[in-house]
Formats: sequence, structure tokens, C-alpha cells
Amino acid sequence: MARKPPTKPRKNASQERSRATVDALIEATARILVKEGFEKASTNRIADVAGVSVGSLYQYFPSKEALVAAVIDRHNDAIMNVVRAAFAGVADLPIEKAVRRLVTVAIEAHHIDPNLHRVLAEQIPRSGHLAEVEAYSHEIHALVRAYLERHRKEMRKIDPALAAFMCVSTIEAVAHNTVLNGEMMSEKMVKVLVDETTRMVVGYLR
Amino acid sequence: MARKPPTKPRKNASQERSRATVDALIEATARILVKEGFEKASTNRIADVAGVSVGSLYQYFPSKEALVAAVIDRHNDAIMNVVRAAFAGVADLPIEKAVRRLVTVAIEAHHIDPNLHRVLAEQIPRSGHLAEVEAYSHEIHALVRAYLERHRKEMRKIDPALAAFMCVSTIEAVAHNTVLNGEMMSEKMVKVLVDETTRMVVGYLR
DNA sequence: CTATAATGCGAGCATTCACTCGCTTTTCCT
DNA sequence: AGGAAAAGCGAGTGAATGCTCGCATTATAG
Repeated sequence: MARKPPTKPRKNASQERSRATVDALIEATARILVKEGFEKASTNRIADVAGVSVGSLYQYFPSKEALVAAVIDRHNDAIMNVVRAAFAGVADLPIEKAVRRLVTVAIEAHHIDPNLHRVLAEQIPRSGHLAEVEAYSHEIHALVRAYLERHRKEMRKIDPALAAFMCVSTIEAVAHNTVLNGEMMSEKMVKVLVDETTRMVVGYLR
Repeated sequence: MARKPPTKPRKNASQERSRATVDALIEATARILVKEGFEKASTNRIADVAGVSVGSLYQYFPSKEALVAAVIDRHNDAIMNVVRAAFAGVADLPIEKAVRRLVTVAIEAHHIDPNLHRVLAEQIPRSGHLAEVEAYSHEIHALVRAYLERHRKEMRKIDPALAAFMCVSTIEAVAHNTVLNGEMMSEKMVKVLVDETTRMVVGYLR
């Protein structure tokens, strides 16, 4: 079981190799989704693009759905990391500043790999993942709610859960529509949208 | 070409029959989508449920996609009729009243055949229909914009197109999220949401 | 009534696709 | 070195599915 490294602590090569395979598969899936769409993303094609065999694919992913789910998870994780960091950095800011920052981050986060984001939003038949996706959704609501409760004094009297729902819906909607129109969105336009959304949400909260 | 009716002006039976077939097909498609999901909606199955043969199906719809598109169109038409009527009845109302009414209608409209709505939103890979769907989207934006321009005096100074974008995004987001949580939405809750959304939008406009 | 067109039929074709299995190659460990 | 375990391979399988095509049935016109 335990062993001494001869000269250098050699990494477990076999684990490395398989990790690389898994990564290649997820990466290939994402690339095909973006460049050719969901319909063209067959398991054979994915394995082909990843440079591995279908057999290997099925050693790590029990089904095609699992692969797509992995892509979704990876993307959501990337987004959530940005979002979590933003909330951490915003906890003590007053409402106006905090909202402006969060709106900005929301739009930025939606623009991580925007093409993939669009495909996931438009082409993937959502089913089953509900658990995963709803977990993220709940986390965001919880974060907003926590912030709002912490800053109660700056706001009118309102149920924090309800306020969180309204804020999240609004901000997500704007961010979402911004990605979908991605190409024709100038920097200026984004700034304006941030301003407007901030105004809307802040005005609502107090 | 022209012919005299023997006793009663008989409707062109053959046209009637084919219309019935088309209707049955669309109806069957919608039912399968709702009850079994997009994946189970094969052309054979649709024809089967509609009580016609696959051959007949392909006489009226060039592809499976066309059938689904027909279902979507039908549903969007139903929604748009309600929405158009609402705008007509609201044109002369002041902002507060108008927004409240429009928010209510938006939520109601999203609840026309809510199960179908959910399936269309969650399971249908959107592609190509962009033209159709965007037409509706544009119409709504135009309607909102027209209303806002008509009531400029009640608002702060703001670009009507931008304001329309913000209002539509917000209202649609709330309505959308309301359908998705459809089951656990009490009447009371809906009322509260209407109030909150109205407050948010009205507060934003002035 | 008969000819012609419209509508409907459904077995079957061609294709695609998710997935399996028996085998080979690579890596690890002593 | 040598054997075992891990990783990889890819032709093949069976099932599903979109769609066609030759024929049957029904309606219309003269």
C-alpha cells in the first residue's frame, strides 16, 4: 500500500491519465455543443473529438446525459465562484453600492463563455437536473436574503424572502437578456443597463 | 367551378376534413408534450394519438419540427390575444393602474395551459423559431413603448425603448418564475407578487 | 354513374445513436 | 522482471425514429 518514492515523488500516473480523459471528454462536449449544437453531440462524436474511444467514455460517464450534466455543472460552478466572491466583497457596502456591484457581476458572470451559456439556455432540454440547478438557485436566494437582512435599516419594511425573489428575478432577467443579445451589446449599453437595473432595484427596496 | 347548393350551402367537406386532421395532429402533439414530454413525442406516436396515419401527418407537416412549431404558435397566439386586449383596455389609464393591470395579465397569460407552457419553456430545444418568437417579443416591446410614450408626462425623462426593455424584462421574469412554481402559488401569493412587481416598475418609471 | 381529385393509410426503409463486450495497451507495484 | 490492475479501444448490436411510397378510401364534378 504505502511506498517510498525512488527519487522523485511521482504522481499517480494512472489517476492522472484518467483525469485527463475525463477532462477531454467534458471539454469536447462543450465544444461540440457550442460549435454544432445539441443535436450533433452524439456520444460517438464526443469521444471522437475528445480523442478517446466510446468505450472509455462509458467508463467515466454512465450516459450521455451525465456528460451534458457535467458540462452544465462545470459552467455553473464557474459562475457561482464569481458570484460568491462578489457577495463576500459586498457584505458591508450600503445598498446602492452593493446592488450596483452585484448587477455588474451578474452580467459579467452570464458572459463567462457566453456561447456555451446561450446553448445551455436555449438548446438543452432541462429534465432531472432540477436538483442541481435548483441548488444554485437556492444558494443565490439565500445570499441575497442574508445581505438584505443585514441591511434592514436602509430599507423599507418588507419580507426579506420576497424582496430577494424580486431582486433575483429582475437582475437575472436583465443579465439573461443581455447575453442573448450578446453581439449587439456595446460597453456603453451595458453601463446603461447596469445603471437602470440598479435604479430599479434600489428604488424598489426603499 | 361554381356550383349551386341543392338545399343547403354545404361546406366544402373535404377541406373540413383535412382541417380536422390538422387540428387533431396539433392537439395530439400538445397532449403528448404535456403528458409524456418532448422525447416521447415521435411522429409515429403523434399520428397514433391523433387517430391518423403517419402518411397523413406528413401531408400537412413537412417535419416533426413543423408540428412542434405549430403548437408553439398556437400557444403564443392565445397569449398574444390576451395581451393585445389588455393593452387596448389600458391605453388611457394612468401609469399605476395600467402597470398593475398589465402585470396581472402577464401572469394570467403565462397561466394559459400552464403545463404546456412549462414544457415549451423547459424541454423544447429552441432553434430556428427565432423569427416567430422574436416577432412576438418585438410586438410586446412596441406595445409597451407606445404606452410609455403616450404617458410621458407622468414619468421621469427616459428613453422609451430602454424603459420598455426594463419593464418587459422585469414583468416577464416574475410571470415566468410564477408559472414554474405554479403548484405552490396561492391566490394570495399571486396578489402579493402583483403588488410588488407593480411597485417596482412604477417606482422605476418615475 | 364515372372520372378525377383529394385525403388517408401504414408497412417498411434508411439512418442514427446510445451503449456493450471482448480484447489490447499502459501503468503500478514488489 | 513479471504479474496484476487500470485504462483504453472500436467494431458491432439492437432499438428507436423520421420519413417515403404505392395503394385504398372518400369526396367532388360533369
